[in-house]
Parts: sequence; C-alpha cells; structure tokens
Amino acid sequence: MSDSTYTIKQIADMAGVTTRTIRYYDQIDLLKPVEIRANGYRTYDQSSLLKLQQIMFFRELDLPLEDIRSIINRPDFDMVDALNKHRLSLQTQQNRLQRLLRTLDQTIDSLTGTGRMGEKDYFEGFDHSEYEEEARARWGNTSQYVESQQKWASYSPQQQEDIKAQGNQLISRMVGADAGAAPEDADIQQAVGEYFDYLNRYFYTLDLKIFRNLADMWVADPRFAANYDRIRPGGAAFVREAVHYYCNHHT
Amino acid sequence: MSDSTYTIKQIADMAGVTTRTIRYYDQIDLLKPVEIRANGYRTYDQSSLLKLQQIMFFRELDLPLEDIRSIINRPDFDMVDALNKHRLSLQTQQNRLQRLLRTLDQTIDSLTGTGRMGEKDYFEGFDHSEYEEEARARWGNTSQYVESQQKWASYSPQQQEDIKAQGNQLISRMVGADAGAAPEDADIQQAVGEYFDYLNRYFYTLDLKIFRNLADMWVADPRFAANYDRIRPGGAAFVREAVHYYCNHHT
DNA sequence: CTTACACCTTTACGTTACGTTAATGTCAAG
DNA sequence: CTTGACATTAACGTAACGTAAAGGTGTAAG
Repeated sequence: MSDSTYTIKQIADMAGVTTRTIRYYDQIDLLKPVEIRANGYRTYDQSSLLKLQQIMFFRELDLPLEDIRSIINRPDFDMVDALNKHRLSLQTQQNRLQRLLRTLDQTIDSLTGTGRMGEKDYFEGFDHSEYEEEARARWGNTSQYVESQQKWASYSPQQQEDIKAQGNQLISRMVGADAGAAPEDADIQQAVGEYFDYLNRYFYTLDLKIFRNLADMWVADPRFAANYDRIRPGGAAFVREAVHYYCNHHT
Repeated sequence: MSDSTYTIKQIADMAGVTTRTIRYYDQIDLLKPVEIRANGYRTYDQSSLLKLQQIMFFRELDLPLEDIRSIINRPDFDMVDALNKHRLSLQTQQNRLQRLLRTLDQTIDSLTGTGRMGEKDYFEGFDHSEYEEEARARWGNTSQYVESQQKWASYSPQQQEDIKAQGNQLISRMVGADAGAAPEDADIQQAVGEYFDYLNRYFYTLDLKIFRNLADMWVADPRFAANYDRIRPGGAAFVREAVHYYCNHHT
C-alpha cells in the first residue's frame, strides 16, 4: 500500500491540473519527476504530490511560479516577509478594484438616470455638435438621452450658441488660465460656483452631491477629461479638486 | 488653432501611453490613423484623441481590447448591460482577493505565533517524520518552530508513536470512514470533540476560535488537505464543516 | 495475434498587450 | 553637413499554460 508511485496523469488528476501543467513544471525545473523510466515515462511519488499541492497553494495566492520556486527551493527563505509583501500587493489590487467599482457604479448610475442626473449635462456642457453623432450612437438607447435632446432642441439656435459660449467661458475660468493657480483660489472657486448655477439654470436641477459626482465623472470619462486637459494638462484633475473643495465648503 | 493634426508621439503623450501602444492599436484595427502620409507617418486628429481616451477609459476597467473594439464600433451596443456584466466580474475578483487575504492573514498569524497557536499543531498532527525535513527547511527560521520541536522532542519515542497513532485514529474518525455520513452526525462530532481535547492535551492550548481557524487552514493548505483527501475525496472540506459545526454549537 | 483504447512522449505554435531592440528613413535646427 | 529627435517595419520576449500533431507504449478484449 505504501511506496506508491504515480504516473503523470494520476498526480495531475489528484491535484486538479492537466498533464500539460505537470510537464511545464518539469520544464521550468519547478517540479521534477522522481524518475524517468526507460520508456520515457515520468514517475512521481507521494512527496511529489505534496510538493505539487504546496505549489498550488501558493499559486492560488497569485504568486508567480518564479517566486514559488524560490520558496520551495531555498530553505532559508523568509516566509513571513515574503507573505507580507505579497499581502501588500494583494491589498493594492483590492484598492484598485474598489476604485474601479466606484467609477463603474457612477457611470452606470448616470446612464440609468439614478439620482435624477441625466447624461444631459454630461454630454451637453461642451460643444454639442462635436459629440452628437457619437453620443447618439452610444447612448441613444437610453430614454434620458432622448429627453435631454428634446429639451435642448427647445432652445433657439441663438440661445444654444449663447449657452454654449457661456459654459465654455466658465470652464476656461475653472481650469485656470494661469498654471500657477490652486483649486482653492478665490477666483477659481468663484468660477466653480457660477458653473454650478449655470448647470442648474440651463440644465437639470442638481445639488452639491450630484455636482460632485459629475465632477468625478468628468475626470473618469476621457472624452471630458480630454476637453479639460486640452486647455491645460492636468486640467480635468484640477477641476475635480476645485469642485470637491467647493462642495466641501458649501454644505 | 483648430483642424489640428497630431503625430503619433503627440497623441501618445497626450494619452499617457507609448507609441508602441498606438501602433499596436493600429495593427489590431482598434484605432486607425486618419491618414498615412507619403513618408509613411501616421496622422491623427482631435477625434482620434477622443477615441483613444475612450479606449483608455475602458481599458482602465480591465476590459480586454477585443471587447473594447466591440463597444467602440457597434453603435447599438448595450452599454449598461455590458458595464453591469463587467461589474459582476470585478466583484467576483474582489471576493476572491478577499478570500486570499484572509487565508494569507491566517497563515501569517500562525507563523508569527499570533493567537498563541504555533505551527506546532499545524505540522505535527500528522506523521511527523514525513514532514520533518520539509518543515525544517521552510519554517526553520521561525522561533515557534524551534520551540515546538523541543517540546515534541521531550516526549519519548514510544510516547511520540502513541500520540501520533492516537491523532491519526481521531482523524480517520473525523473524516468518516463511511461516505454516507454528514458533518453534523453525532459520531463525527464526538470525534471532533475528542480531537479538540487531544490537541489541547498534547500540544498547545487552543480555544474554539483558534480551533476553527486551524480547520480553515487545514483546507487552505494543500499539504494537509491532501492528507484528509487521501482518506476520502473531499475529506478536508468535510472536516472543516464538521469543525465549524462543532465550534458553532459549543460556545 | 490483432485490435482497440487509454495513456505516454516531444515539438511547436497560439494566447494578451504590449516592451524592447535592431536596422533604417525623415525632418528641422544649428 | 551634422546632429538629434522623431518616424517606420520587423521580429523576438513575456507568463503559464492550451492545443494540436505525430508518434510510441501498455493492457485488456476479441
């Protein structure tokens, strides 16, 4: 019953991997067979199985095989330190996922109209014509878009031009023509406030919370970020900071 | 100032990627230049930039470029649906990371001796000799291991054999020789209780909370899982369930 | 003995999203 | 004219296998 040896398929099945994996581990000197018989067959044993499952354990933790080999082969390896380092990288990953999920949620929310902030403002604060075709193509199947289109259409062409120009001026002021300005500067904050009023006047009613979300999305969505960044590199991030500051100080 | 066209380096810099990326996107028909001049230079324009940043937006969300192409090219694409699906996958990833972090923490805890549960029990509940060389190689630099080694060495060889045999018997009973048994069955629970006492008697003192953690680790670490699973497929998971049930009902 | 079938072997290309040379051409400035 | 910054294509490398392709081996059944 003991001194049992296994074929490649047997340990592969026991460990829940394919034979390809086992051969690959052989190839990269991660797990060598205990013997190669005359016919070329690889032979493994109990200790191979343990080692293999040890490998699987670390692989499950997303450690690259290279690192695993170090762990397996070097007796003086500082296990705790390695695991702690790996823990850190896992946490970084997690934080990133957290961020992505938030951005994603905001995007979805804005698309489905939750928080009664349509993609109206989202799409029409800038030059309308430039985005129209694309916007229709991509968001045309949401009812909010149709609705906002109608509202916008209710303005006369002259009005539309005026509104757009006004918006663009405010945006320029927000981004801050002089590169030395800080998001907290009085004139920047003044412009942010006016832009907030502007959106409220000509578009949807929105409160500070939604305003803040909007700003986050301007940065998150590159089509808008590009508009800000074209005015000044880092413009989008700057605007977000300015809006955040504004919202924090106007509760 | 308008009708501006960009070179490959310019848009690459504006989008924060390398020119290689831009060429690659050209190659896979994700983002084609608006024109290729006589000298072979690629030419891009404003809309290219927007499209590129749109791509970056989705890439940031970890969508494969293949999917991004679908999104970009197909006007009738159901955005919300796609994003929701992607959200799900991100959440799955997050849950997995959560699990990994917990396992990792437990492993680290056990190694550093937090919760005063040394890797003693962890390594010596089974056949000691089989693991010794490996265990020393991998955990030899932790003070707890040395300590537990000394304790174990204080037993006479006969005692050691008896203790091991006793443990193995209990393990066999826990895993449940008959496949029909459930983790909650009285005789299984009886064996779990005896094993708990056994560990307390011959090894470290441990409470139910630590006992539960130990069980989790038996499953998480394949070297132990293998021991249970060798007795019966799914044995490790079975033991964990049994121990969890035991701990839940013995507060 | 043959046949079937499951298993074993090596070789080698495909995958993803680029990074990294290598070898060469182009353009504007000094 | 040279220099330096830019452009081009071609091609190999990455991580961890999946997936044939082409062929050898072992065993059980007919």
